Amino acid sequence: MGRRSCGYKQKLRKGLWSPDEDEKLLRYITKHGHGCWSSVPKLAGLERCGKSCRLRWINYLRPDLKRGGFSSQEENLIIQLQSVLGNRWSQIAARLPGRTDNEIKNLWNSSIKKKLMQKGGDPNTHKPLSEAMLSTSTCPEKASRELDTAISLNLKEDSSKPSLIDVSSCRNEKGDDNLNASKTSAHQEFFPNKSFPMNRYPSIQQRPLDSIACLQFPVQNLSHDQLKLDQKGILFEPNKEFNSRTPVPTFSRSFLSAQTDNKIYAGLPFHPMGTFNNIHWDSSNCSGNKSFFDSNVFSWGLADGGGSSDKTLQLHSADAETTDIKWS
DNA sequence: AATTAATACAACCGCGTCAAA
DNA sequence: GTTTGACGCGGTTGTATTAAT
Repeated sequence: MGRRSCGYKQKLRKGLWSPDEDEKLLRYITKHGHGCWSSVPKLAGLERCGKSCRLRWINYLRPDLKRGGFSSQEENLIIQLQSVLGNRWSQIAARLPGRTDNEIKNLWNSSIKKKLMQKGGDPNTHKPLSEAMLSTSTCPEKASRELDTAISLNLKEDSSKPSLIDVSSCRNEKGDDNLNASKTSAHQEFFPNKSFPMNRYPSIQQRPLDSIACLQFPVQNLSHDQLKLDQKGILFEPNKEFNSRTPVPTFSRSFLSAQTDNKIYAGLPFHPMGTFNNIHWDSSNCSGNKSFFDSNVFSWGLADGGGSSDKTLQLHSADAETTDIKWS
């Protein structure tokens, strides 16, 4: 039996909201707050379902909404975030104050997607179309899934140790977790800072990259050139685009950028073979924020849980202190 | 001026998750 | 442990507006 849509019991209004309805909802929520959404329509005198009221409030009536078109900075930020987070519009919206997930999703589908395609890029992979087609030719489903495997790590600003606020990973169509598969396929390789011989890296055509870790550094006064990403001692330049001749092809989707909210975002891929990525930074000029990055390097990777099914991601700081992160 | 196509925006729908019963 | 209802999310559809013919 299929799930009944909202408002099936009574004949409730659907479609566009009238100014009168907006007024009723606005007045009610301003005075009482929304509380339980399912009771809002009745209390506000509306013939709508709670779901519809919630949507109208979030997407249109909320006082903190920013009206008007998107700036080019906002568009660029959306493109960048989408490349890391995929179509997680609510997470993207959380980084754009005053914008809603619906608004961003609409912008993406109606405008940004087309712009990217006009420039010869693939909006799904953020790569040149020719390269994207090459990667999908061997496994057509993979490209569509690729962006669905991002991990978002947020480091607590007030913590003395790197720790986690939020980790989310997404599922493929079967509900499997790609990271889990990665972990079990190479769990014997998961040791912090372990070096792999270069020939262990698959070629770029095989494109083993299944996921990206996005680290958000709430570090003020830290510039690009103070934060360097490396792997096995190789330094990475921010925003560098890698190609098939790049010695370490797994970094084709890394990016590093400073955003307007005094945070630095570093997106690095997780290698399914279990490589570890290191981040070095120069904190000598950071005022007041040294505490949560006491040591100037940490690495992260998938933890070897002895083959257990527990999905754990571990952050390793240089002093070998480990922070466990679990995701559903 | 009328019609059609394209675009932008708003809202709906179905599903997953979570918590309470 | 199971069921149920509320909520939130992302995909999709509907509608209004604008541009082109």
